[in-house]
Amino acid sequence: MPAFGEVNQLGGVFVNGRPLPNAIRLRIVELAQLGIRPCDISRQLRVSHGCVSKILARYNETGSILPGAIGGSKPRVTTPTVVKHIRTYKQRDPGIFAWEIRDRLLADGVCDKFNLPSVSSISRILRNKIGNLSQQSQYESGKQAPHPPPQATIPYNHLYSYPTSKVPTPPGMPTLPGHMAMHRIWPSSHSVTDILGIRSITEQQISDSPSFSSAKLEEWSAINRTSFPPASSPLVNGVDKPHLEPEAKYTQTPNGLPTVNSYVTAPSIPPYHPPTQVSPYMGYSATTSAYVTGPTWQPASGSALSPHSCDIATPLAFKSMTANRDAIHPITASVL
DNA sequence: GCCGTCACGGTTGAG
DNA sequence: CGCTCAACCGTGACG
Repeated sequence: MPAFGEVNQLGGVFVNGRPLPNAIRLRIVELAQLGIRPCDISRQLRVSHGCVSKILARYNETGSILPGAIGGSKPRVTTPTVVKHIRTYKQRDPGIFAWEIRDRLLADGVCDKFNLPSVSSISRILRNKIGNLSQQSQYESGKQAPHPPPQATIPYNHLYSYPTSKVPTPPGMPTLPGHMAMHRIWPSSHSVTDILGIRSITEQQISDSPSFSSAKLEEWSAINRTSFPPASSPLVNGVDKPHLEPEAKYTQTPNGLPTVNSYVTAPSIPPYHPPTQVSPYMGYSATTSAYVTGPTWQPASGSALSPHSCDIATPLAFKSMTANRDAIHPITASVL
């Protein structure tokens, strides 16, 4: 693990193997929506054009600026529940073919197209688990005891519908064009303040406003394998932690509390840094605006960016926003 | 000069 | 607890 970021050809700092900070990603999309050309965005934010292209392409496709889920393994489709059903089918009809079992799993709603085991998987189950019936109950009880999944199939469907379906439109949420969807997900996409506000907004919405949280969380958790299985604290496991990296990672408070300050490393807040480690993103992790208004780059047209390029986050603004999140909605509207 | 694409070297995290 | 491996990352180069 590199302790320090690297510098690309444009002078931008990046950490090899790690996603760009959400602030930068968001800025890329914002600038694109303002009509700035990708090549100019690339120069301005000092992000390779390949990366800009990728982020914009993804955004246009999925409506999300967030990076994909890194690491981990796909949950197995051969859950105990599935195995149990396969066994039942086999017991009822010993001559049943694997493909017939597959069809029945689908027909009976045990699986859907996203977590349906392959024929070869079913064959393997038949061979290894069903073939010796004396071992099944042992498997079942043993595997399920530690963390009994409330509904074995649901999390899989929930999670893995995302990569295969282009636009992760949650139920009840109308499919929107990319630029519209953006603002459904990110209540205000205008500044670092807004970016930072997302955390608190989401946190609070989860607890007190189902209508707002469901849509956003669905998408956020959907792209994160780490949210599986459903944890007692979906915020920490499914939304907050992965997407706050690397900012949160390097500015975590010593006691590990997910405080606002652990995320907000706005210029006027001295962020906590481990004594021996400095965030490679320190230069811009929470100061996108400084990035934007840096002295080395001037917009070619000299006009398009001015309205939004200087809204540097202040702790006060952020705090007040967390207390009164409704105040951000007009800002959102002004973007459109 | 711009942009889409891809090899590359890297990180991550479930199993 | 360390390993494996398949997912993802951004860069840089190519066409």
